[in-house]
Amino acid sequence: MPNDHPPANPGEPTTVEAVRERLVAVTGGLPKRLRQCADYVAQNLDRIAVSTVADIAAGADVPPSAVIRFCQLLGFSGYSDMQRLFRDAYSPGWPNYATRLENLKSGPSGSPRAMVAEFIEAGRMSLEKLAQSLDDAALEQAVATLAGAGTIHVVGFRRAYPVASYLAYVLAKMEVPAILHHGAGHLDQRFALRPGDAMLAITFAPYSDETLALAAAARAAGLAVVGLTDTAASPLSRSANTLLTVTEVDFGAFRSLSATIALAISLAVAVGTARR
Amino acid sequence: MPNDHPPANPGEPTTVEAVRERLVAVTGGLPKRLRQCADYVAQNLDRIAVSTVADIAAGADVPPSAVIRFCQLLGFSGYSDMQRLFRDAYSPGWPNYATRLENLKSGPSGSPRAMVAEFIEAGRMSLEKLAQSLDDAALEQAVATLAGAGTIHVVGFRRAYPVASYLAYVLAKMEVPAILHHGAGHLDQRFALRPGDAMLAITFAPYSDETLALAAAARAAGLAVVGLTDTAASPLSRSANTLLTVTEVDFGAFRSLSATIALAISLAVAVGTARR
DNA sequence: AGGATTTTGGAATATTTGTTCCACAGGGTC
DNA sequence: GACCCTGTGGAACAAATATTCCAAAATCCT
Repeated sequence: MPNDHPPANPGEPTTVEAVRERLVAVTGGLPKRLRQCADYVAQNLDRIAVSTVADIAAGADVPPSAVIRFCQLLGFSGYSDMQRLFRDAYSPGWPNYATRLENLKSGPSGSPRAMVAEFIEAGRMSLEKLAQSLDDAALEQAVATLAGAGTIHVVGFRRAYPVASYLAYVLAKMEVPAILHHGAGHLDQRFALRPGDAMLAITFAPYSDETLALAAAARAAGLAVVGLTDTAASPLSRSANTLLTVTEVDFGAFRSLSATIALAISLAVAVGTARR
Repeated sequence: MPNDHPPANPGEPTTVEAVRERLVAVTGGLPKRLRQCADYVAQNLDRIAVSTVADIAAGADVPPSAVIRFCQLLGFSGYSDMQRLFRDAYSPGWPNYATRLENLKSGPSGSPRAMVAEFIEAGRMSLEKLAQSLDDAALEQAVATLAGAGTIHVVGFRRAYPVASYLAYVLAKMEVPAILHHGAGHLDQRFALRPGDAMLAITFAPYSDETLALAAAARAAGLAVVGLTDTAASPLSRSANTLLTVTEVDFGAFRSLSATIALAISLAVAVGTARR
């Protein structure tokens, strides 16, 4: 991810840590108002991302202009400049995503190399987001449910199918009784759902009707349903006892699936281990 | 920071939780643009506090005014109003990726979340490695080959099957004539290989005999064969005109597939684009 | 198909927010 | 006490951001 803020002053801190250090270094022999700023900022570093100059000024009990001066003292060009650092740091590499897409569309129309770079980036971001937003409790519950079930019915069509098939592969390798439901032959597989079984249904927007229908059928038959989807608002939530959500950053029309697969394998391995 | 916002609309959510619920409630029978907003917002709740309307709009790929309308639909008077809620609630649990990963790993080893952390790590490393070691020339050549072919035969079994199926999905979406060869019915599919077609074969150690056999048959029939495998020494190199290699870091017995999939989609998208 | 209704995009406008600048206050020096 | 020099506040200005509004497009009913 190339730096999109090219003209960084020399001496301008580029990480939150650097700001913290600069703050310590500078605090000493500072005029009254600037010292107030330093103190307040030091104690409220985490609120800079969401505060206006006026907020900070009020908090430090100084006029806004003093805050700006203070930022400049730290090496920034102004408050906005400093704030950007904190906003970006909150979760690295977010903005300008739309811009990059534009660039790619307009640029030397996506050399394969550039495309790979974009998908790598999307994958990396997805993984980071997963690390941040994973719902431990739901995961534990999903593992418990699937570990205690008879046969595990894995369902996923379209873009979810690769995930479903890998899941089925891993479960099979771990000698867990699992069945991958694919559309082959257009059989009605509802009657394969036996009491005591569990279903692991995977679908992302735009949600596949077949998957939703199978999940609903499973639920109606009294099976435990674990859903793997993209948002809590997914229609899958109606059928699922346990819902795991994973946000995949997609580039162009296609998702990288990195995060989804990471979560899926973990789930499978954990279930396999738990069933020993 | 006391609450200085006396005139709260009736029906206006007052907690982040309430927003989430409202989001779920409202998602359904929403016009296109508003739904895009809903989806994006649902997946990026945590960024609202630090984003401008323009950011959100760009992310959801809608004009700014749609975002405002969406906020009003949620019960707020506008974006600022909604943002205030998130800013007040904002407390960066330092979602710093590295720290968060540490936390995840900190669980009892073998716990599901520790496992997720490991797979995330493996995925990230794989992606990084891909970025470094990608062979541009081979990629260009692969794209050229596949873009110039008639039908593309995608082959991959076992752990390569998820990749193959995703590849087939993406190619289909891009309206490229592609066939996914799976073992269903154990048919002998060699005779489907027609002159002018190309094969995209995927296999990793331990290499699948079926894949190797199909690739060899394709080569014998004069088709161009693009191989996607793990090392240049792979037996696939005997049949492949062009060989793409991708090293996947695996955790335990299973690979994350992140890098493989990133490369595969890029290839598919590049081919799809080139065929226009 | 035709008319009513909803949805949409974007230009115009309003508002908020950030920044600059300058006149002035205070405190130290000769 | 006059002179500088640093620090200060706030008014004026500039930039960004949010919001409204309306004509055009799409969609939904007969």
